[in-house]
Amino acid sequence: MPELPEVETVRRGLAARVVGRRIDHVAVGRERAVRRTSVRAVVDGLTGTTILAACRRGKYLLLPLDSGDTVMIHLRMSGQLLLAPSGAARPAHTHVVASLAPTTRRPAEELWFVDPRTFGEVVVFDPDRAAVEVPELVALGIDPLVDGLDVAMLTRLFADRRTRIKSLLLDQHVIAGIGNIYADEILHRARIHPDREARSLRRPQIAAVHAAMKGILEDSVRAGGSTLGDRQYVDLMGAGGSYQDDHRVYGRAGQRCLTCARGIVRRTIAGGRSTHHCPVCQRAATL
DNA sequence: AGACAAGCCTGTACGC
DNA sequence: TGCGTACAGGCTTGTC
Repeated sequence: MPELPEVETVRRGLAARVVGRRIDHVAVGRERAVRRTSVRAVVDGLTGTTILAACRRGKYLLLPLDSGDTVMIHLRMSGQLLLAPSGAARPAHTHVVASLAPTTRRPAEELWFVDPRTFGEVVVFDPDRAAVEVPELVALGIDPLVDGLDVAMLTRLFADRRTRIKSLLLDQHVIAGIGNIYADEILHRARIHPDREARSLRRPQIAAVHAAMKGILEDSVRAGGSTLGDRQYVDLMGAGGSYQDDHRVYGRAGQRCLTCARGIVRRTIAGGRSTHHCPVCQRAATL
């Protein structure tokens, strides 16, 4: 599933190959992909514009256009952005196609938004109206990489929060970009039990969460993100990442902890989210 | 056939 | 009263 490192990998692909290019044609094959506004709004909002930059906040991709509007793309669970030669055969569930005019350095190409489960979406909005058109963007918490999250900020975010630390890491209004995979990996590296109340963490533990968060997210970006067996996440060129090979708890239920050799436990918490932890490295004794 | 996985929103219930 | 929190349900569909 695309979380911060995967979205960042896609962003880098866009920055290298798509920024600066003009969109000369747009087709929307499935209305649900543009449900926030309309087919017309997305087609008209993109056609004839040039993409000025590729930015990211949490799991949201943001592409400012020379028209003054910005494109917001969220991949949710199964969304992909793929760059392909003009006229290439499109995979099933290709919902939006933006044709990119050729440049002196690149041929005519197409940017595809592919999304089998259609939870993802594409929105073209006026940044001056962001609070109305994309309120979740305005309500987004701190991005650990973009905003330079430090221990003091994390301490403030955890203060007085009675929620379990894992739920807090998943709360996009608090910290933006962490999903189920990285929440489990971060807590294992920090040696914190997922059920710990956030407000109960002491300074060394907050520092450990901070270090694990930065370290794991940066390591994963360097590895091109995590591509699981379902290959739901691939980068702009269709290539998988390799950070799944470095997972120490996620998807390893019943296997041995790579740190202490004890068996990894999988349970479900709030909303049926699967949670993996090592009962030795992440002792519950001080819950 | 039916359960399941995912991110995120909404609605409801409860406790501080 | 109101807020923070937990949890269920909904959205969707390929895979087990």
